[in-house]
Amino acid sequence: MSKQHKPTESELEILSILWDKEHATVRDVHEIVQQTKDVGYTTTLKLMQIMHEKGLVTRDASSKTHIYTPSFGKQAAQEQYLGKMIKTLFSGSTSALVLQALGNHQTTEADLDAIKELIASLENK
Amino acid sequence: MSKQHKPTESELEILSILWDKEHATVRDVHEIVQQTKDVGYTTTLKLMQIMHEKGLVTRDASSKTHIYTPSFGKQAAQEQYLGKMIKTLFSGSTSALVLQALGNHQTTEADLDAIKELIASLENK
DNA sequence: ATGGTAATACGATTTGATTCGTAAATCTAC
DNA sequence: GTAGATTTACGAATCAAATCGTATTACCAT
Repeated sequence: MSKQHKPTESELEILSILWDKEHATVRDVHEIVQQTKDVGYTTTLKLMQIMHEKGLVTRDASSKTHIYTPSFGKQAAQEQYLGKMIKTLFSGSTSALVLQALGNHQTTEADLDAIKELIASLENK
Repeated sequence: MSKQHKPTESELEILSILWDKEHATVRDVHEIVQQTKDVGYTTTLKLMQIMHEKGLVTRDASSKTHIYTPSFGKQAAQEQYLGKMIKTLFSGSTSALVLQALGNHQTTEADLDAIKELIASLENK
């Protein structure tokens, strides 16, 4: 997510779809967007065109129906948003965020095991 | 954060300041905002007036200089944003977020201890 | 009580996001 | 190759956020 342009709410929704599918056409994306929001096809198209201008996605325009691909991974976005959230809402404290997350959202036994394992490996350094 | 109006980026910045100080005047807030952004006093004033209209803050207007107070706590906002982020960026997986947070941001030994303790108490139920 | 200072109120402008209508281009099937 | 359908391109309208200028109001010191 090296880019200067931060995705908007709607753009993030589209990015999520693209991350899920690796790459997709406007129609592919629109079909999924429509399950949630009631917007026209050209609206989705325009959004994706703007995202292309901003560099949020790349596209293959060799055939008539263009194919869009996100220009950075989900992981990069997670990292960016998480970092910002820790900074602005949790006063820079990662552990405060983790405690809040674990305390208020349910997790399975396996989830907790995975977290314990990571902690152990962090402590071993 | 029971409200229907979600704070915007700038509003969140102001809320952070108010959470820090419990309550504050426009000038108090503006002085801090100015350390980051170069905006005029009336801009900050207007923003806080709008936040008042939206119900994001309450204010004591008994003296000329109004005193603003956030109408919900930092914790409520943390909870709301965290939940949304887990849902939209982490496919609903709390543990994915926790792993990402712990993996990419540094934490102290004491932080990890606190987290381990919480996990232990979660497992005891 | 008057002049100066600081605050609020209000409205206008700018900017960006979102939405969609319409036109042009391209493809497909016959 | 022509009709119909699908896609992209473009531009305009709408809406909300953010910014600031100006006017008004309240306060304070003298």
